[in-house]
Amino acid sequence: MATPDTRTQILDAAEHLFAEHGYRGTSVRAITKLAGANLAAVGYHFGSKAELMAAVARRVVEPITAAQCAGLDKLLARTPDPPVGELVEAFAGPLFDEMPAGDEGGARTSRLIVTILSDPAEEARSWTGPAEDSVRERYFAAFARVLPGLSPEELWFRMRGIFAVTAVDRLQVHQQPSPGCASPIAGEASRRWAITFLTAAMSAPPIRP
Amino acid sequence: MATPDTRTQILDAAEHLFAEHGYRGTSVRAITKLAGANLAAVGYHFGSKAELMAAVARRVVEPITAAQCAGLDKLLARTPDPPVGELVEAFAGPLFDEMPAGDEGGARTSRLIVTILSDPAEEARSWTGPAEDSVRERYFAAFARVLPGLSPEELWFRMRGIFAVTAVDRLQVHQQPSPGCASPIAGEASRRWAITFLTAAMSAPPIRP
DNA sequence: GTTTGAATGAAACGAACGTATGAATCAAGC
DNA sequence: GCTTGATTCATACGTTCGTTTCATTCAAAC
Repeated sequence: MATPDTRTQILDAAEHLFAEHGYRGTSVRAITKLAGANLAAVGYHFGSKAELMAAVARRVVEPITAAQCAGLDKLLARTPDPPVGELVEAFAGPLFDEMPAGDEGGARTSRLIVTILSDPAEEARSWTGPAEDSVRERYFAAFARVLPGLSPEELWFRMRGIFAVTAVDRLQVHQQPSPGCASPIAGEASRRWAITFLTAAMSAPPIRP
Repeated sequence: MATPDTRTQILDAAEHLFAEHGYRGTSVRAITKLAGANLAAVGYHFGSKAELMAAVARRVVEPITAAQCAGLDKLLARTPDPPVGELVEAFAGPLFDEMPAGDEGGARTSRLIVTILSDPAEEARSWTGPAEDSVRERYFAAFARVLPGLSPEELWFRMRGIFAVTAVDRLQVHQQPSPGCASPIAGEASRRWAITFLTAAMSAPPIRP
């Protein structure tokens, strides 16, 4: 196969390393070395390390956002009040499905997502566009409609809970070394575990005020 | 009040900064400056930055682990099959209750915990002792007893979900700017939201095999 | 008063970082 | 063949990092 251009190889390498070691734990030198490119290539193609991080984040998140949006469209075309479980699946499912370009299993994607969401370095998080805000607000409205009685604050808390649980693979500390955790199987199982877990959680009655 | 000794002031400052900016985002210079101590004091009192991180983590986590352990003892003394909600509360509650020594609201603790759990730098995570393993395994056994039919893998997934949701405050990206989110109120509300959310989630039926 | 050991202070070390510079390379257009 | 613009290259700059060194301070012991 033809080797992709330098820009793409840098994106792949950066995606890999940012997911593994976070923004600050990854040096431009390590990225270009893994990509087989020159140190100055990052500056040339992306401008700076922060802009490279933004490009990586966009490349990973854009298809997820699109899938979330399409899933909601499909659901709402059928009925304005879809079951909670289907809303959860449409929202959280794409976080499992989407694979990184280089790919060696979906686990890397979820690790990158939690880096994007929770990395202490602001550079890792200051990239979102209006598309992400929009799809999140549409889901918020949909959940609010099928879960009446929930205060906006509690509903936002629960939606953040979806992100948190989805990213749970990253919290590998305290994780029992489970035998036979082959990547694709465990990935598909995680997906079903998460949907089950989150559907029940989202459906919980509101706390009494 | 008498100013505490240098060692304690460094611990307080480090706890603050590690929670805010993560392990790699916090420099020893920033810590000693905030603590009003000399740069070399970290080396003298703790040996290295990594050992300082471990000391900070231990100081925060030890009372939490103790409270989790005591809560489980109390519960199991009453009945071998406590309700799921009470198990969740005994496990997750201390993650909200415990306050850092310096303290300016409990939010900082949960942020530090998520740093401890998910910081990409291994130094932030390589400190756990047998006490943490033990209490986690005891809760695992208790949950397994009251949630029969759940595979061990799915139960571990759900327990990691508890950590994830508890740490959800840290995922401030994508967070709606909610008016009037005074710290103590929001903290207590978060606790109740989380317990509700997680009790429903833990009680979900297992996925069909 | 002198000694002693813990604690603090000022300064410097080498390494690694992100970024910038300017020459070298290369394919396409004329 | 020459030019041009895009890309790659080796290299260096200035900064910041964690750590170390060694002199100094200081309270208690003798």
